Amino acid sequence: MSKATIDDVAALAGVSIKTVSRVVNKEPNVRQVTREKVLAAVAQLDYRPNASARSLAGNRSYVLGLLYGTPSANYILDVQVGVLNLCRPQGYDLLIHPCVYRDENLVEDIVELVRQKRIDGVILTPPLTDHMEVLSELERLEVPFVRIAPTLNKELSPYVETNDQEAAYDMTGQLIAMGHRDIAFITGHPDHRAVAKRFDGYQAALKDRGIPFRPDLVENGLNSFASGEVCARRLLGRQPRPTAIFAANDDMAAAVMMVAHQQGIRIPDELSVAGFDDTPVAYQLWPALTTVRQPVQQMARKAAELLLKRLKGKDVPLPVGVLSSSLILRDSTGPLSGVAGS
Amino acid sequence: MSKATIDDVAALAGVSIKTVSRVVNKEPNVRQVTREKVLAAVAQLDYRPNASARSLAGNRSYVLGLLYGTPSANYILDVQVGVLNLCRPQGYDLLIHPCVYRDENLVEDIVELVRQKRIDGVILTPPLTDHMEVLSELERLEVPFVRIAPTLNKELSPYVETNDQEAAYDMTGQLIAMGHRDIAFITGHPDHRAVAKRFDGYQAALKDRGIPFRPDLVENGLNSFASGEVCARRLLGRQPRPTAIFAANDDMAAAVMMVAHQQGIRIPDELSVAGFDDTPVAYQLWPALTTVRQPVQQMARKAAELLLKRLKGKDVPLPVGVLSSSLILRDSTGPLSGVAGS
DNA sequence: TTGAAAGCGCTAACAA
DNA sequence: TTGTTAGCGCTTTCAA
Repeated sequence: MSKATIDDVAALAGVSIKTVSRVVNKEPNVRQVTREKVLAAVAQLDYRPNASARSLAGNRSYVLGLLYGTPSANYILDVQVGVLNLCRPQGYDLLIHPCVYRDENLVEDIVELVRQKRIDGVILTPPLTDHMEVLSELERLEVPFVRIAPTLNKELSPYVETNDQEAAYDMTGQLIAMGHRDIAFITGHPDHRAVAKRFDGYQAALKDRGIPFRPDLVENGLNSFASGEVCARRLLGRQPRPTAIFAANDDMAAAVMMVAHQQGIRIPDELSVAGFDDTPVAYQLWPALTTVRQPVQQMARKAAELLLKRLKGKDVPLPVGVLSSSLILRDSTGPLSGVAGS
Repeated sequence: MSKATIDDVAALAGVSIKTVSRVVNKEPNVRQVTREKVLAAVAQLDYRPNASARSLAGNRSYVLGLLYGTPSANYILDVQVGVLNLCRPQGYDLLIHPCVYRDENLVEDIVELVRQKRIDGVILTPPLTDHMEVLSELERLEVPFVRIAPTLNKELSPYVETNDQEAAYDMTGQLIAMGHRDIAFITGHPDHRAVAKRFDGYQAALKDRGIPFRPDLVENGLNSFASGEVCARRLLGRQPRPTAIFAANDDMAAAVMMVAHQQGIRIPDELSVAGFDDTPVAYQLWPALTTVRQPVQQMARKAAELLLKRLKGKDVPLPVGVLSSSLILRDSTGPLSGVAGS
C-alpha cells in the first residue's frame, strides 16, 4: 500500500490512467460519478502522485527557488514563511538557495539549480534583486522570476516593494517634531541599494523642514552591529553633538545605544535613537527601540502570489505590489530634555 | 544549446548514453580517453542532467528535507547554512518544511512531502526530534533520518548533540564561584525537551556545591521574551532577592535585563544575568550578555554528514556526533559588589 | 467525456 | 570497458 501508482488507481477505479490524471489535477470534463470513483480509489490506495514522474512528463517541478544573499536571519525567515504560506497550499514547495553576492560562481550555481531541478520560478531578495548578471541569466533561462524590493530595472519583472523612503521621511519628521535639529544618519551597506532609499528619505525630510544638512552627521555603515559601533563613536564625537541618530537598520541602532550607554549618555533624554526593520532586538533593548516595521511576510507572500499567477499563465503585464511600512515609536526617542519642541 | 540531453552528448562524443551516465555520475570503469571525450561533449553542449528524469529512473531525488518547528530564526538559519554547506557540494539540495508542532495535519504533511518529492533523507530539529508520531511515520516510510539534539529514543536514528547539561552546570558553577548563592533559574518551553537538560545542569551544580535548592527561585518560561518578563518580575519580588538569574535562553535573559533596568537594579553589580544560545541579541544588549554558545552550524553540518553517509550505504551502526558548547562570559555577570567571593 | 499510445531523460540490469 | 534494452510514473497529443 505504500507505493500505489496511477495504474493501480486506474485499475481499481475501472478507468484509464488519463482519467485518473484528470481527477488528480482537478481538470474539468470529468463526470461527477467518475470523479468520485477515482477519488475513492485514490483514498483506498493512499495514492500520491510521484513528483519526479510528473515533473519529467510535464516539464515542470512544482518547486520554487528562493535566492538570497546574506541579509539578517529574521528577514530571510520571514520571507521563507511568507512564501511557503502561499505556495504550499497550491502544491508548490520551496528550495532555498543562499548565495554569496560576490562569489564568482554565483551565476553558475544559479543556472545549475534552475536547470537541474527544473525550478518553475524564482524569488529574489535584496541585494540579489539588483544583480544584473543574475537577472539576465534568469531571463536567458526563461524562468519566471519575481523580486522583493528591487531598486534597479524594475521593468524586468513583477516585484513587491514598500515605501521605505517615505517611512524614513516620516521617522525623520518625527524626530524634527520632537525638537531635534542635529539629526545624524548611519547609512547601510552599499551593495544593498534598497537601504539607500532610507537615506534619501532622511535628506528629503530635512530639506522640506528647512533644516540644514550637516554632512559631518552622516556615517557610512555596513548594516552590521560592529560597523554601527564605529559610526556611533565618530558621530558622538562631533561638535555640536547630534541629539538624535537615525540608523538605516536596527543592528546599527543597537550599536549606537550601546556606545551611548558606555559613554553615559542618557537615552532618550540626551540622545534619541531610531532604527529600521523592527527586528526582535528592537524591543529587547533598553530602552526599547523606535523603528520602522516592514511587512516582510506579507511582501513575500505577495511576491509568491505574483509569481504563481505568472506560472499559471495569467499574464498580467508586470504586476506590482506595494505594501506600507509603519513607524513603531518606542522609548528610545523623545523630546530633548530642557529643549523646547518646535 | 539550452537543453541538451544525454542522447545529444552521447552522439557528439560517439559513445553510448550509458557511458555518458557513467562519466556524469563519476562511476569507475571508464577509460580516461573516453571520459575526456565525454566531458568535452558535456562542456560543449552545456549539458545538465535533468534531475526529474534522474530521480524517476533512479528512485531518488538528491533532495533532503529539513523539518523544523518554530524555534528562533537564528537557530534555523544556522541549521540551514550548516546543512547546505555540506550537502550542496555533494549534489544535494534542501527542501525546507516548517511545521506547526501541535498541528493535526503535521504527520500527513510530512508524509506528503516525503512521498511526493521522493525526499532522500530528513533532518529533524527540536522539538520535532521528540515527536514520536512523526518518528514512527518516517520509519514506516523507510526514509533515513537524522536528528539534531534529540532527547528521547536516541536509538531510533543517528543524531548530533551537545553537552547542554554540562554547559549549564559550568555556567551555574561560574556564578557560584563569583559568590552567588541565591541563583534563580527560568526554565524553557515544556515541548522543548532539549532545553530541559539545561535545568538539570543547574540543579546538579547547586547540589555538588552544597547550595540549597530554593524552589521559589525557579520560574517556568516559554522561551519567549514576553514569558521571560513575567518570570523576571516574579523572581525579583522574592525574598531574599536572587543575586543572579540564569535563563534557559537568551530571549528570556534579555527580558530579565529589561525588567532589572526598569526597576533600577544595576547589572552586574546587584544582579548577574546569564542566558543560553548566544543569539545576536546577546552582544547587542547592554551590558553584553553572558551566555552559552552552541555550535549550531557545525551540528547541522555533522548531521547532514551522518545522513549522507547513510544514504550512500556506509551503514555505520547509529553514528552519533557530540559537539561542545562553550561559555561566553560577557559583562552581565560578575561578583556581587560588597560580597566576598567564595 | 473518456482512452490509447507515445514519450519525457535518465538509471539499471544484463550482455557483449 | 562499453553498449543494449527496458522501464521509472506520469502528461500529452490525438482519437474515439
